[in-house]
Amino acid sequence: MGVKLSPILERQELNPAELGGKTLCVDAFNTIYQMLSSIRGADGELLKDKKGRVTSHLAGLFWRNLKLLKQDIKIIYVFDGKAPALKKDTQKQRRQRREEAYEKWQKEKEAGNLELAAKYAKISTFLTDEMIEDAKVLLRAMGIVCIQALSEGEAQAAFMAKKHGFYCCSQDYDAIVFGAPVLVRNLNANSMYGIKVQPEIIYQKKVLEVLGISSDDLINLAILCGTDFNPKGINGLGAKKSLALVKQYKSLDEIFKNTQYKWEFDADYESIYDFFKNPLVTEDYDLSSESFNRENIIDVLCGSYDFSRERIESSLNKFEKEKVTTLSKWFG
DNA sequence: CGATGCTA
DNA sequence: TAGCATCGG
Repeated sequence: MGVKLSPILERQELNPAELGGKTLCVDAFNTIYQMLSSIRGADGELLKDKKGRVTSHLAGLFWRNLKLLKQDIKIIYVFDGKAPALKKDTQKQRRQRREEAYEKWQKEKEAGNLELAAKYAKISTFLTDEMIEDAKVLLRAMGIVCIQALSEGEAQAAFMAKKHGFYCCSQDYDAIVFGAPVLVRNLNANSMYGIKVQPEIIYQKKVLEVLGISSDDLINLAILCGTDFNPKGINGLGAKKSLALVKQYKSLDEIFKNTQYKWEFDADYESIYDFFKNPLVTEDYDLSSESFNRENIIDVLCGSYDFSRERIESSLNKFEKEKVTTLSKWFG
């Protein structure tokens, strides 16, 4: 969500060191998808083990989480459950886009046009059950909690964030609309191609204050600008006009009755509003973690997925040497 | 993406 | 050794 919404959301620059001691609720699908999209060879091919299982996301998760754990950040990955029926259209469109991109990728690869091939390869990214299960095995070996959402992971993450004071972490803005108090974005400040992407932190309270709206208005605003359930938003409406409308009218119903703007999606807007207002979440989750297990991690990555023992062990050694512990921060 | 290697 | 290139699995 959020191309249109993005420019009006108040945010602050974040120094990741400020997250020490905090717990991050990470949207697992969002993270894994991005890793699968970007961790690829020159021709766009994913990293794979000898058995042909995809390992790109395992590489990404290992080094990303090691970096966060080193800074004494606690991490919880929240996995999507069953996609809501409201999302069916969006999913169908995304699948079609992926399949088209896959064909173009293969075609450009055969033609020897690697750069274009890699571009289409990224777009063709999809997650399989096996990738998800393999990710959980690694995360658990790293002592990271994995939570299974009933429906949208963002909704579950926002619920837990409210309840326990966790921060949500995702590139999408959904968590803020679901009511997460704090959203962290661009935590991975990569400086690829010279463009430094600054980590940022978004406080829901601050967003509402600056825009002068309620959390219910924010749901309406998001729907007008476009969500996963109505991807392109409303024709003719950008962030500014949408904001004016949610301030002038109290419901989407009134907006569509009193203005020329048209609702052009299969899913109806009341259902989308309800989904954000009262999302399907579970209170039956277990936050206890297994401990970070060096031998277990090496077993999983090197024993099972053919990662280089040398690289993994050297990273683990560096991690153990550099880890910021709560104790040393208090006394050292 | 993030680590590692290479170059000036 | 900083900055770019390219491995990695």
